[in-house]
Amino acid sequence: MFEGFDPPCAVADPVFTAPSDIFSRIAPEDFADLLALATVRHIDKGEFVFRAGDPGRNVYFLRGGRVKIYQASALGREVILWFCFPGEIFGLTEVVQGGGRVVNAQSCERAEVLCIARTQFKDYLESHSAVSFVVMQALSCRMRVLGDMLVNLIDDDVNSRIIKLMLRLSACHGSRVGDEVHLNIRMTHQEIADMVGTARQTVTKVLSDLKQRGVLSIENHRIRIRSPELLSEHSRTA
Amino acid sequence: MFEGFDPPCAVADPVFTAPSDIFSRIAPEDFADLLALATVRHIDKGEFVFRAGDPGRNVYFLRGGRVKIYQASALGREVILWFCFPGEIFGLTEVVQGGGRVVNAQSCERAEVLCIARTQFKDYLESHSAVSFVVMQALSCRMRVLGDMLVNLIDDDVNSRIIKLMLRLSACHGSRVGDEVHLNIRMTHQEIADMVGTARQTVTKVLSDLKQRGVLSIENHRIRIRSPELLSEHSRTA
DNA sequence: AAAAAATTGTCGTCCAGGCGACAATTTTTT
DNA sequence: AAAAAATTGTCGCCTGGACGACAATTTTTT
Repeated sequence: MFEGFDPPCAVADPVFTAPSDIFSRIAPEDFADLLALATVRHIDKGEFVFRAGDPGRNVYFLRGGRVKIYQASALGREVILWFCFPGEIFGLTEVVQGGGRVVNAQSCERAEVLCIARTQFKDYLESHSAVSFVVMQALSCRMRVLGDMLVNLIDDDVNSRIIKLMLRLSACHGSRVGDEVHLNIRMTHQEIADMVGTARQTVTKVLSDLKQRGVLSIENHRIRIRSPELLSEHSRTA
Repeated sequence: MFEGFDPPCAVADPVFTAPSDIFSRIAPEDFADLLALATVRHIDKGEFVFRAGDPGRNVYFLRGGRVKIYQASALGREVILWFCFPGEIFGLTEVVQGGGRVVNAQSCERAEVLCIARTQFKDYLESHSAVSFVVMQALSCRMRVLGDMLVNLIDDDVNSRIIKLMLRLSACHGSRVGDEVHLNIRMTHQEIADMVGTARQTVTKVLSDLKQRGVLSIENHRIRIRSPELLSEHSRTA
């Protein structure tokens, strides 16, 4: 057990690594044991898996769809910490930590989640130390991303922040089409704004500008990057 | 094992909870086993425990002193993610994740650390699942703090950010003296600036202003908060 | 297909706060 | 104790980008 100390996400730049797909990283028998504890729940678009303030009795695994994890700020702004994609665990922090939920988990499209009671999950981890380790990796991975977002926020102007966001997302959720990289995530300008901490209008402006310059195009809310190299050249801090 | 699902830090506001003191949360025998694996190392003020780019073969526990964990931005700015205090673990993320260090760990004052090879620590965790859980709690705790910092950064003006920083720090590292709370951390304006993502001059200005208004005083780099309640009233987003 | 709702595009105004430039003070080194 | 280095205090200028206000377009609902 506990073999394999390799980087969990096979991406060029480890900095852009996203929280990893747990399912693909644990042994089939461990997965089977996990499934045995789980209840399946379907979540409609826009529905919440949980909200800030809820007690937080469960841990979730996403099987399909996309879930937005965000914190609501005092002024009503949404700060999106990350998107969860299939295979990822979420709602872990509060469960491990105790206390109520501090973030909101809202689905962006119809989603399916595995739902496991925290006490059961705790016992499960105790008897599956390899999974414990994978979970730690996932947590670490997210910490890195948060740290990175923090640095971005402090260091970069809006233009660079948006560009880096796209590069980061494309590392895990982009597909190459010739020279181009297509992001297969539908995002509104507002959502992008909430991820980089800026105003919606500014996102519109920056994006139009990048389109103008031929660095990217947008096809029904899906961003297509002409060339990642070219794109990254347009950020102030390469 | 794995009992106790209570909040790890006994603080009024869980949001201001800092990464927890591991030592105090594990059983004495687990601690003894840990010690057996460790090498003690002394770090002078200003010296690095590790730097970004280093391979990252060890996990560290701080026994005494204070260590600053920060990321250097592209423009040479330091972004301080957190301070480590005695009892805390650090350098875990990269070790769990694989790949080199992404952050710098520099001691702020003479420090003593326990140093454990990652492979040994991995094995140790496997056979001490209670500790695994505590480590997860510590990671979760830090994630919360980072998430919080992110929201602060996006939502609050500099004045509120500084105030919230002080309140956050005072929750774990302040001592009550009558009505006052004294922060027992020596910090320069530059360090504060690096923690809230602003310019040093702005910190000077904000702090002078708060002194003027009698909300706090500073005694050789140590901040004394006249009254936390009063202080928090001076932030825009209460 | 029409109506309602959400998203995108475009301007112009305005100000928080970054940053350079020093001077004054405090701390550290020699 | 003197010199060097670090930290704090103060100003003023200048700009990135927030935000309000609409219009245009696209998507969703009925």
